[in-house]
Amino acid sequence: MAHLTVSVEYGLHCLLWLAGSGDKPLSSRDLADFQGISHSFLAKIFPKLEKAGIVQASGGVRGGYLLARAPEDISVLQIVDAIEGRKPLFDCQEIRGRCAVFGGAPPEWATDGVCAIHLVMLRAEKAMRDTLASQSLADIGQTVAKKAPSHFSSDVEGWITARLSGRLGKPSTSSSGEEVLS
Amino acid sequence: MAHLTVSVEYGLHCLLWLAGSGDKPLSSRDLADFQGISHSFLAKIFPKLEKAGIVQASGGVRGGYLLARAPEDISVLQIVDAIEGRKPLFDCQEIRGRCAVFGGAPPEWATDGVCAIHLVMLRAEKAMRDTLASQSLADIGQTVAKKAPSHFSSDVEGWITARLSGRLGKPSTSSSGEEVLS
DNA sequence: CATAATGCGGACAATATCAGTCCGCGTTAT
DNA sequence: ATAACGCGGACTGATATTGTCCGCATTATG
Ligand code: FES
Ligand code: FES
Repeated sequence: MAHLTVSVEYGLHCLLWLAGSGDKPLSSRDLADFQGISHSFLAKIFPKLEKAGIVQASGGVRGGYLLARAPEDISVLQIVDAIEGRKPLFDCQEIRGRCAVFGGAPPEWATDGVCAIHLVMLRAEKAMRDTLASQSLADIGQTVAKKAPSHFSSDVEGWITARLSGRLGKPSTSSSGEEVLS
Repeated sequence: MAHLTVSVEYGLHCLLWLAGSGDKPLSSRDLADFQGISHSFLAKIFPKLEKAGIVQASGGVRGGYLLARAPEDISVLQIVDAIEGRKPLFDCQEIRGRCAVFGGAPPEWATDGVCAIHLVMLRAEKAMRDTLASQSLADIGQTVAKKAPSHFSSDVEGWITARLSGRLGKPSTSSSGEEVLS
């Protein structure tokens, strides 16, 4: 994939659902099935968000994840960094010091400070990160909420409650909604 | 490597030397040896720059590459795109359409337009690209020229001329300068 | 207390991309 | 004629991405 991986897309979409849902914890399995993505893979993303203090985990049978902070206080940049780990946009190999006229021993003026090329890349990276930092989870949530029709919210809540009641003690023959596809 | 690969670093440093050197063509072998990088690998980068109209190739025994335009008219973004091929920062997998409540048939309001998450990423990518577009090869060249002491320029020219005179008919025992290291 | 669902972590595998090598072809100045 | 050059394809090794699978500890529920 590109610089920002699918893990980021998965994580952001999950956090968006967590922000929309109330204070009921959603498990990674619920979120994976709900969005049609791999649970095994999603399960590797959430611990990173938990360690970054973005979500709060609760173990046990009715456990799951809750947003640890208000959506307004979670920037996209924080999420990206939590999942990808502060990956640099450009990785300078210090080519400049290998110039043949230095003969293997570059003077300090040549390797001092940041290379001019690297500097441009760092500026570009900062511009990117500033943009990501300027947007919060709440901002994105607002944008998506504007597109959805009014009945969608209750549709989602219905799926969630059906899912939760299907667990533990009620293996009811018609509780879940998975037979919708094929 | 990161999103911007070593090919970009190699290409930019080479173009910088091309901008500094006059109208004498420099071969990819010269540039590779001069900077202590792999010639074979560098040879895969230059054709991309040539197809993008950034450098001009001349075949033959004294051939090599020349800048096709003035350094002021070559932006860093053009170089990056020429080498990496317009790689997107974020590759949306359209998760939103797989929501379970849609049952495999997402309505058009859900998949219409650009996803709110994707939109943020596109803005971040644009910020990055704008920064790269705002810097020209001449700008970077000016920055590096300020650091180098006055004698460096003639040192480089000396290496180049020694290198060129070492070729073709003068396999002189002491012409080149490669025995400098180990 | 027993159990089932959950989070967490590690081992593993499939695939893609990156970085780099190697070779052969056609071209061109000397 | 020849040696140096650009161009392109085939090939390789290393690393990252995208998953899968399993076992362990924890915890609410019955
Ligand atoms: S030495 Fe790494 S960008 Fe110049
Ligand atoms: S569907 Fe890809 S970012 Fe939302």
